[in-house]
Amino acid sequence: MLDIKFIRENSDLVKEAARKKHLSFDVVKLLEVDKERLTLMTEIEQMRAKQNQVSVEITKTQDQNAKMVLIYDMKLVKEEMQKKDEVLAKIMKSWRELMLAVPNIPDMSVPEGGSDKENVEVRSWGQPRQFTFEPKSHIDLMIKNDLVDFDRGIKVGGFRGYILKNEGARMSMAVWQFVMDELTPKGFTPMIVPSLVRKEAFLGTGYLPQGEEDLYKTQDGTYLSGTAEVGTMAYYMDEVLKKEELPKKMISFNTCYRREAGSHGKDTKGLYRVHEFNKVEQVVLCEASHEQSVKLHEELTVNAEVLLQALKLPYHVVLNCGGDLGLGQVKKYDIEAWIPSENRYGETHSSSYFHDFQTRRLNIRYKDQIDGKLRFAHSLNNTALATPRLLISIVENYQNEDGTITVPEVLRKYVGKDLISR
RNA sequence: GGAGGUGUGGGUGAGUGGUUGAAAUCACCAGUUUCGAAAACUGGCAUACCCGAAAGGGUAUCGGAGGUUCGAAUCCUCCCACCUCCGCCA
Repeated sequence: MLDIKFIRENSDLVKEAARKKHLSFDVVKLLEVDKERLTLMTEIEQMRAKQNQVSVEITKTQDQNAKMVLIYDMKLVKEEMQKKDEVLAKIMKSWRELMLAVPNIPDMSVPEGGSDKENVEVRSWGQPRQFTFEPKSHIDLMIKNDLVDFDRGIKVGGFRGYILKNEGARMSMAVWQFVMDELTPKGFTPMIVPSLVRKEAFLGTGYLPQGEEDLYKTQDGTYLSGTAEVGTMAYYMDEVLKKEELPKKMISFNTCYRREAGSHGKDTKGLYRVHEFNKVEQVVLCEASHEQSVKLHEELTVNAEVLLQALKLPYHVVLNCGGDLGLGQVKKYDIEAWIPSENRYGETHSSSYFHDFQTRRLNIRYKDQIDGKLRFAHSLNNTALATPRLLISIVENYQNEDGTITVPEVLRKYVGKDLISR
């Protein structure tokens, strides 16, 4: 959500943001509704002021007749006010809906483009391995080594189901441990947050109302989150933080659920696109400064890169174009790790910042000691590591000609062996 | 699942229909005092929106949403959270 005052004064920026993000949003309509809202609010407030004033008079009036006259007058005022209130309620509903749909302003550096095809590579690390044999896909490799069972996964869990086994399970847990060990010394607080989360948190982070169809909803009105960002951001919902404690850095683990509603035919085989997976997410709240946001955004991105470098997985970083940005995102990098069997990079990380878009919705503020004012914090997040998707890159890049898989050096102490062979 | 209770400002907590945005107190901030500090004393101390150049004025907010009333923290309905007891269960 943006400040309505900002929108009033910068409607051209909002209009431009919608264009760049390829969203249809009618800012003129919002401003019209806003004007109606203000006019009506002023009228109602004036009537209420009158009512409050007469209310005091009524208590002071000793003469019963005079009192009855005042009460009768106020009865009329009340009726008129009720009519106006009804109209205002309708206007407010429409105003709120529009406000929730206002896109955040993308950064100047965000390239033009409609979809991920137009994202721009900003750097790459490592050389894709030159195989002396035809590399197998993660599906073949993992089935051969009994690291995954898709048939029973589907029997148990339905479409896109999978069950990790043996070192498939061990390697998943290994990377979670590895990430926690790497990032905790960098000032991140490790957390395990709920996946089952209340609606407010989804509205606050911007996943609702627009993304309803991508979420699993329970009969209790709660939703299953597709990222720990939701539960972690909601941790500080409606709170006032101290400026000294910023930035707050967290790495949260949880199980993520995604309906993948818009991608039924896509990536139906393997572990690339699944309904249920596990992820460690970096989430940061910082003071309301663009410079801080930018600095931390780069930092979060590099944190993830360092992890991939430690795993010796080739990757590149792409700057997402306008059309590939979410409603609230100002700027986003995707990190994509190399997938040998497909001869392409596949998205494993997504790093973005939001300015106060989320914190305004979630009401997360801090007190600035200098001027004593309350300000909405800025928020950012980036994947640290997601499994099983990252296992694709690991097993494919570390495969040997005989179908065995070498365990990445940094994971050996967690997995308990150097080579997966079965 | 059943029965009962509670929800007031940063904390504790008073307030059961009328100048109550809300007593008191603690915390906090500023000042007086002091070499400095403590203590004491004095003063200040909510947020959002609207009007206004400002000073200032107005409206709303006592878990949330509705309702009754000229008027609601106070009465009614629904919802949420927490607590206690019983039942059930890991």
